[in-house]
Formats: sequence, structure tokens, C-alpha cells
Amino acid sequence: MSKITTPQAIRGTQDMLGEDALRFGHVVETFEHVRRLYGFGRVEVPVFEATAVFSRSLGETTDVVSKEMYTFEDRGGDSLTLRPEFTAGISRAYLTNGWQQHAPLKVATHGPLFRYERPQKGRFRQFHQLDAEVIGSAEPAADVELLVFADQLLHELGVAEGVTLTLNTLGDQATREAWREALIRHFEAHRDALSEESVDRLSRNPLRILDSKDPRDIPIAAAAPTIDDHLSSEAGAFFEAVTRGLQAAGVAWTRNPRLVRGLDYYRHTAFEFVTDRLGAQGTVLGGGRYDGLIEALGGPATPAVGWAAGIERLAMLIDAPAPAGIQAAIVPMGAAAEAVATGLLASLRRAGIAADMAYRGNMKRRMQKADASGARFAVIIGDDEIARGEAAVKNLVEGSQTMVPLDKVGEAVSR
RNA sequence: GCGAUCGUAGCUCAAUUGGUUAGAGCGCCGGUUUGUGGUACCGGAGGUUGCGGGUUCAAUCCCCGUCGAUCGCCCCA
Repeated sequence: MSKITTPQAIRGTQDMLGEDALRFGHVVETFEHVRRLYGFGRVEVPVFEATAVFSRSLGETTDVVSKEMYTFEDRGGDSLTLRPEFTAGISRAYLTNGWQQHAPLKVATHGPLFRYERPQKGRFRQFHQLDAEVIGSAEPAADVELLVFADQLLHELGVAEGVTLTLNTLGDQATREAWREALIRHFEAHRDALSEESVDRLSRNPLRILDSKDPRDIPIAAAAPTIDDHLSSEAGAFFEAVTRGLQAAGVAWTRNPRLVRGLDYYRHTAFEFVTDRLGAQGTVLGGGRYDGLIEALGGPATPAVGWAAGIERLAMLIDAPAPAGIQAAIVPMGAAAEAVATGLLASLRRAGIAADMAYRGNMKRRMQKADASGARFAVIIGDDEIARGEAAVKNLVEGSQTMVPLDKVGEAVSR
């Protein structure tokens, strides 16, 4: 007889219980609350899509597509991919459902995402994000609203301290191309002094040299031409409008001219809320304007802007939420009392009172569980109480105990 | 894909330069107390030291491999 080996969890997945689950839930609940304040409707999209949804939006040749997506064939031979981000799926839904009629569409969602990466601090293969998008508006006011939303979320989570909003503009298409060419010229001139990785980046993704961590690259990146030298007047005015909006709303920010996005469809605003409290994974919320994406999916030119935030990373930064606790724990003694207690438990819960009862155990055991559950009251029912139509209600905080008619227990434990 | 560190009870950790029966706290179960929790005391269950191989009279400890975890690099939509 061979021993059955327990299958292990997949690398980079997490199981959460207790405090971890509380933290996660608190982040999500706070997001749901704030998103309503800003008039963002809830949107639900599938966890998997045709691979083309993501490969078109990311560019077919990138490492990201070839190595870092969970892609597989279904039984019909179609290539499917577990979503590595929200934006592409929401954009696809926008097109295939005719949501243009709702433009500008303000939507928010949260849920699991999947990337085939080596796990490290704050980085998992199945991870979870909050997401907010405004699709169909080219106004800088949309960028401002999303940024103020993000800022309020971080404040309500209590993590704004030590988190800074770093902001940049990538300009319009002409700006971006001119800047890119100037950067390549600059780095090409210093090719010999760059790190091996950055020489490689030079041909693959030159903008990324700007945020290299290698000490050899940092002075060269610091001396690189900035986008401001190439900013068209329209793009400059757009950025100006965004920063004025932030000023008016009282949101603090700092300019990071080296904040970039690798993909061509990003235009204008790019931003990241960063902290130094999470090791190498300092970005807690990031996003920007992606005016070119929906066209890349075969749709009409559609301006859009959005952000996403890692739930796990936010959960690591917040203070531990207090466990919920319950109002009343029912402690029956004997079979007759259990029947009465089952009825009382149901009526308390139907009245909106959080109550619980152990499945089994003697009185001592049940009292211990009542205490451990954080209940404020224990409702003790034995044969004596049943005979009198009463229950003994014990205040577990103060230790005092009174007899209460069964139909008044709800009031007694609501104080 | 690469590098560093680490795998001992359900959890957090001990165990002398390699040494004979691998310990403690917490948790769990029971008792002191068959109708009263939190504090206290007593007892109990629970281990192939991740797995496989090697060196040795002897391996939790040293060596090799493998699996896993953590942190970092790469990447970051």
C-alpha cells in the first residue's frame, strides 16, 4: 500500500486565514467604499480570455507575452490566457459589448491576476489587484479624478504616510517618439560605460535604462535628455492641467522625469505611488493614460486612463484590523436545551445580531470557546432556565450575570 | 532563467567541536471544577529532523543531489 502524498500548493499562490485574510478583506472593503464615493460602477470581467486579448495589447514579441503569461490550449484547441492584468480585458469588454454608449465609462473591479514570475516579497503568481478605469474621456479631469481617488483610498487605508505620488508625462505620440530617439542617441554615446543589461536594453527597451538600479547606469541616466525638452505644447498643456487639478484637490506629488512605461500605447500621464517599506517591490499603486490601447485591440481611437493597486502589498502596509468578534455565544446544557438554543440562535441572527454556538462540548468547553470567539455575552440555557422560560445572560467583559426572559435575550445582548 | 540564505512537533524555535531516549513555549485533548470563560496548577497525545544518496563506529549537525520557502537579480503589462 503506497502512501498517499498530499498535493502541495502551487508555487506563488497563497492561502490566507486569520489576520492575513482580515487585512486582505479590509483593503477590498475600503476600496469598494471609496469607489462608490467617486461614482465608479462595479465591472466584472472573465478571469481568462483569448490569448490575443493580451498579446495584442502587450505586443507579440515581448518577454512578457512569451514567458510570463499563463497560456494554455483548451479542449477545442483555442489558446487561452489567465488574465495578467485588468485593463486589456475591460477594454475588450468595452468593445464587444458596445459600452461606447456609456462613455465616459467609470468602472472599478478587483480580483485575482496571474503572472508566471518568481515569487518574492509582495510578488506572487496568483496575486490580487484593485483596478479603476475611465474609458472614453480625453479630458485631463479624468486623470485628476483617478489620482484623487487613489490618494483618498491610500489615506483611508492609513498608508498614505510614507507613500509618495510620483508623476510624469510621456507626452503625445510625437513627443514620445522624439524623446525616445534622443534617449537612444544619448545612451548610444555612452554605450561603453553602461552595464551589460542596459546595453541589452538599448536595443530592446531603451526607456527602461532610465530606472536601472545598476550604479554604472545611474549617472548616465541622470544626464539623459528629459521629456520636457521634447514636449509639444499640447502635451505640455495637458500635463499642466493635470498638475493644476491635483493642486486644487490638495493632492501632493513629486515629479519623476525617469518614470516610464515600456509600451507604445501609453500617452501623457504616468504615475506610481511608491513606498520604501516593501523592499524591491516599492510600487503600491500605478497607472496612467493608455489612449492607444483600444485601437491595438481593433477598436476605434478611444482615450482611456486607469490604475491598479496590489492588494497584497497594501495589506502588508496597513495596521492589522480588529477581528470582527460576535455579540452573543449560546451555551446550551443537555439535549432539551440544545433544541431551545438552536431556535434562539436563529432568531437572534434573523434580528441582525451576530451570534454563534459551538457544535458540541460540555459547558466548560463551550464557555472557553465563547471567550475565545470574542463574544460580549454568553447566553446560558439549561434545564432550570427552560423550566422558567429564561436564559442566564453573562457579560463576559464584566463577569456579571442576569436572568432574562427568552424573548428578551435579543435586547439584553444588544447593549 | 540566475544568485544568496534557510527547511526540526499543528505554530514559533532549542539541541555543546558530529555522541547515545531530539527539548521548550504556544496550541490541542483531559483533569483540579459533572452549571460558568479569561489567570493558575497537574497530566496526555503529537517527530522517518523536507526527500534521496554519501562520509563516519556514530549525522538534526559534514558532503552531493533534489523538492520547497524566503530575499534579491532579470522582468515589471
